[in-house]
Amino acid sequence: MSNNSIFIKKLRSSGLRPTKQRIKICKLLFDRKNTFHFTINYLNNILKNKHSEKISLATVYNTVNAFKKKGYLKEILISSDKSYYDTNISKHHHFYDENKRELIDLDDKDVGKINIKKVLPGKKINSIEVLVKVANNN
Amino acid sequence: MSNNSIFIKKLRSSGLRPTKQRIKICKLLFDRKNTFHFTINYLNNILKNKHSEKISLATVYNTVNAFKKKGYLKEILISSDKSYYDTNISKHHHFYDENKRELIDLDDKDVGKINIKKVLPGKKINSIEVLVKVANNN
DNA sequence: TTACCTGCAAAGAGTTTGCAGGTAG
DNA sequence: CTACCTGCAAACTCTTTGCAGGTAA
Repeated sequence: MSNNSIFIKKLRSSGLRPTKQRIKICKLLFDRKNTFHFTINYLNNILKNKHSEKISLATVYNTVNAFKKKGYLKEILISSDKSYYDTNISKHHHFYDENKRELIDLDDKDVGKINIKKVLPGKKINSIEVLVKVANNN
Repeated sequence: MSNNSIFIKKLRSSGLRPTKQRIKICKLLFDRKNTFHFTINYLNNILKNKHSEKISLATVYNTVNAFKKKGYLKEILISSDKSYYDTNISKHHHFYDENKRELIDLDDKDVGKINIKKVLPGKKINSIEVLVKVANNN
């Protein structure tokens, strides 16, 4: 597949060896049009079920951590008992559907300008993240 | 202390028996002017060090969970590896100081109106939370 | 060949739970 | 007295780590 070479370059350019496992995870995470939100466990289940070879859970953790460190993934905070990751690394926000327990991307342009009126002396703002919790209407 | 009777009422009115341990935790959490942000471990250390009798860690967990369920505490999401709690249960937001690893309240009035331009069919917005990450200026 | 990576199992952190004894109502 | 609560230890979940064998360059 020609896709593989893209991921091999991506990995190599950031100092990560393009191993079978990493390429497979790359394809699963990045070879798609829409954002992918996942937990380690969910990712591991997909790898286990939909693909022939299985990858050790420790390797999945290590790879996701490596990708996070390289900036290929973003960690999202919605729940304190699990880590959620997002393949969309651009500046954006989230809906969290409390019924489906599912994340939905919310583009930065779909949120009006946020004006923080309080200033903390000696501090600069690094990021502003909005989490909109939603639930069924009835 | 006359304060105790307030907490005894508070506990009793929500169906929680006013035990020594719960009253002590109440006083520590709610008998103060400013918001208190804490992790279970931090709370437990204060109970252990600044107070004579020690409360079992399990009881601290159980009590904090009970208070959360009753709406006396709010859980805040800033880190996936620990749970942070807030005694300020009003609608408000947070700064997170990445150097000090510390939370600072951000009043709702200090954040301009947030306009969510995307609508999810069949869903209503339950809450909008803003997390502003800050760091030292230099 | 050498440095890095994988897989497994063990260890670690944070949190929950089962149960016996204790306490509030 | 009865239902509920506490404290302890064990269990559980998620995540990281040590190490031996394997693989990329």
